[in-house]
Amino acid sequence: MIALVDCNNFYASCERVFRPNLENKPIVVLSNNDGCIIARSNEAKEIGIKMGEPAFKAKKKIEENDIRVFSSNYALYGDMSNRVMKILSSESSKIEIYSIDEAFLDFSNIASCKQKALFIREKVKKWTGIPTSVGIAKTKVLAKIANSIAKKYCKNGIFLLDGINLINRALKYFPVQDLWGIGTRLTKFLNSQGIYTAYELSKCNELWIKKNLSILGLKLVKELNGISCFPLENQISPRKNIRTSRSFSSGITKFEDLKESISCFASNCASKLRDQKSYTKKISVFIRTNPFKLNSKHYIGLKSLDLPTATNDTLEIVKYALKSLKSIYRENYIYKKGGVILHHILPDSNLQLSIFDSINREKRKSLMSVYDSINNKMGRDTVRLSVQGQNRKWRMKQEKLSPCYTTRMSEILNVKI
DNA sequence: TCTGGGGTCCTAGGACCC
DNA sequence: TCTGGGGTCCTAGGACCC
Repeated sequence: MIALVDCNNFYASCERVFRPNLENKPIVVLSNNDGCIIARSNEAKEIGIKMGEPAFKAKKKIEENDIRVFSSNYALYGDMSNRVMKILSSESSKIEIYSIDEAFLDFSNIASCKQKALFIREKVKKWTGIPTSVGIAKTKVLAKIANSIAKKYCKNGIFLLDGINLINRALKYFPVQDLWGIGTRLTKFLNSQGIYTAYELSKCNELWIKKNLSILGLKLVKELNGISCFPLENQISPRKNIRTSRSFSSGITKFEDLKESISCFASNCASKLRDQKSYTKKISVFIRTNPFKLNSKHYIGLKSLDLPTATNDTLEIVKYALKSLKSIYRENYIYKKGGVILHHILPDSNLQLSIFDSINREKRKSLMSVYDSINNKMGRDTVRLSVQGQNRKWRMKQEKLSPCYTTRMSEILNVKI
C-alpha cells in the first residue's frame, strides 16, 4: 500500500500557524509581485475565490468578506515543508517527496494503515501546526483519489481506498478531469468521447488509450485498475533544468536595469546548480513585454548559448547570460519579465575539459566554495557580483509579507506574558 | 494601476548515419 | 521507365503537475 500525505491549503496553513487568531477566518496567499491568488483557506474557497485568480479582480470579494491577504513567503513555506517532511521520513523508511506540500509513503507491511495514518497526521499537526490529509491505496493514482476523498468528506482526514467494491464506487463518482494527469485538453477530448468519470476511463480499451492519450494515459488507466506503473521514487534525482525568472514590479526599458536583473537570475541559477553538484553546458536567457497589455508593442527575446566547457561557476554563467541578453535586447520596449534557464545539466562525474580552456578551474572552484559558504552562513547575496547592482528597480512587489518566523532571528515570534 | 514560478515527460519531425 | 530501408539522436512544442 501507498499513502499520500498532503498538507491542507499549505501556504495558507503556514501563515495561520503563527496567527492563531486567524483560525476559521478566510485567508489567501498571493503569487510573487502580489499578482495572483495561489492559496486559499477553506473559508476563502467557500466565498468563491478561485485558484489563480488575479488579485485585482478579486479585490471586491476580498474587501467585502474581510479576507486576510498575504504575499508569498517562500522562506517560511520551505522551512515548514522541511519540518513536515522530516517527520514523515521518520515514520517510513521509503518516502517520495513529491512537492513542497505532499509526499508518498510506503505503507506495505503495516498492520493497520488507518491507525498509522491517524498517528502520522496527529504528529505532524502537533509538531508543526500544519493540518494534513492522508489517502491510502494500492497505487499512486488511487492514493491521489483517496486523498481527495479524505480532504472533502472525512472528518478525521484519512481515507483507505481498498477492495474492489469501494474502489468501483469511488471511481464512478470521481470526475475524469480531477484525475492526476488529466488536464484541460484531455478532459475536453475525453468528454467528447462520452467519458466523464474515472470509472468510464478505467474500462477503456488499452490500445485506444495509448493511441489517444500516449503512454502516460495508459499507465494512468492501469493504475486505476490497481496495477502499479508509477513506482515510489525513493531518491531525489538531480534537476534536469534550472530556471530563475521573475516578473518586474514595474516595466523596465533600460539595458542597464535588465543587465542587473539577468545577472541576479544567472547567479541564482549557478547557486542552485552547485547545490546539486552539477554543471551546465547550455544557458538560455529570455526577456518579454507584458502580454496582458493590449495597446503596446510586444516582443519576446530568447537566446540560447552552448558552452564550450561545462561549468557551475557564477562568474562564467553570468558572463554568458549577459552575452545572450545583449543579443536579444531591443530598445523602445517595456519589459515586464525576464529569466535565465540552464539546460544540458551534467553530474560532476561526467565532466570533460576543453583543450582551449583558459580558466584556472581549480582556483575558481575554491573561490566558489568560499563564496557559497559565506552566503550560506550570512544570508543570500552577502557576497555578490557588482554587476548584480544595488538599486534593484525591478524588485518584486511584496506588500503583505509576513515575517520569516522560523528562519530569521530578528523576525522570530514574540510572546508577551 | 493590476495577471507567478519552476518543473517533468512525451511525441513528431528533422538531421544524420550506414 | 528511373532513387530503399532501418536506425539513432536531438529539439521544439505541447500537455501536465504543484
